[in-house]
Amino acid sequence: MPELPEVETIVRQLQPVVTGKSVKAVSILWHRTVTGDHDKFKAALIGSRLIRIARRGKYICLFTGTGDCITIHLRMTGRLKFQLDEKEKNYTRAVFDFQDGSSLYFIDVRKFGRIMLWPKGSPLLPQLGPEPLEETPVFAALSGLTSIRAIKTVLLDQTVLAGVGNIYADEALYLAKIHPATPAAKVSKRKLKTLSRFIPEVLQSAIHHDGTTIIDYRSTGGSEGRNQFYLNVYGRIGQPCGSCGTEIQRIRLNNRSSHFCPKCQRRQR
DNA sequence: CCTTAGTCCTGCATGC
DNA sequence: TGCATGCAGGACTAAG
Repeated sequence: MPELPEVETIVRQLQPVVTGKSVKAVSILWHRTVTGDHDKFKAALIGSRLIRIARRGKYICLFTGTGDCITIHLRMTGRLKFQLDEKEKNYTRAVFDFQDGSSLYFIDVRKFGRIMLWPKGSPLLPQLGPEPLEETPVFAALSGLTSIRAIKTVLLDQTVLAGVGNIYADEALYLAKIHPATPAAKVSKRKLKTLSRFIPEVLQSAIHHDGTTIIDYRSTGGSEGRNQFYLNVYGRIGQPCGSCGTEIQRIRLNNRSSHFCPKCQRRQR
């Protein structure tokens, strides 16, 4: 599932290819893929030039020359590609045709991905917390917490930090030796500091490896990431912890799976 | 304020 | 082989 590093990888690949293209036509093949009024969506895009592409949290942001913004959230199985594989043809949900004859395809097996228009002047993604790629803003976001929610749940809350998902939350908690069910307010300042250092580290490292491919994630070029070979806990249930050899366990927290080492990440009382 | 359950979706693994 | 079941999960919503 694409989280921040996977989205960042896609944006970096799209940046030189998509910038400057003018939209000739837009096809919406699955109606719910585009949130809001389809006519307004098409009217804003058709005839406009894409002048900038950026990432915010797990969102891809495409800015038009007229000041509008299109955000794309890939959710679990979304892909953005200029070439379609045979298998992807049945799962294409939206197509952007450009004046130069090229087309950008939004492919999404499970139809959870969402594309929406943010008209010029409207605040963009106002609900999102700070970017988690540097220690200082991460520590600022985490150290002020008085919440009794599990620290893992807090890390997945996009209003606290924008872009951390299940894989990297588990990985950062492992490196910081914090049990995922620990109430956020009970994590010591010292451990929060450590966690604030590891969150940017696991994300930057994953970007360096072009993201993590478990099953579905593919970059715009169609290639898989390599970060799955560097994971310590995610998807490693029953395998030995690289530090102490204890079997990695999985628990369910707020209906999501959390992977951790029961010895290295002791539950606090 | 917080949690849980349900919703959206389909492919794939599992079990009988 | 075939059919039913459960699981994966990001963001959102309703109910308690």
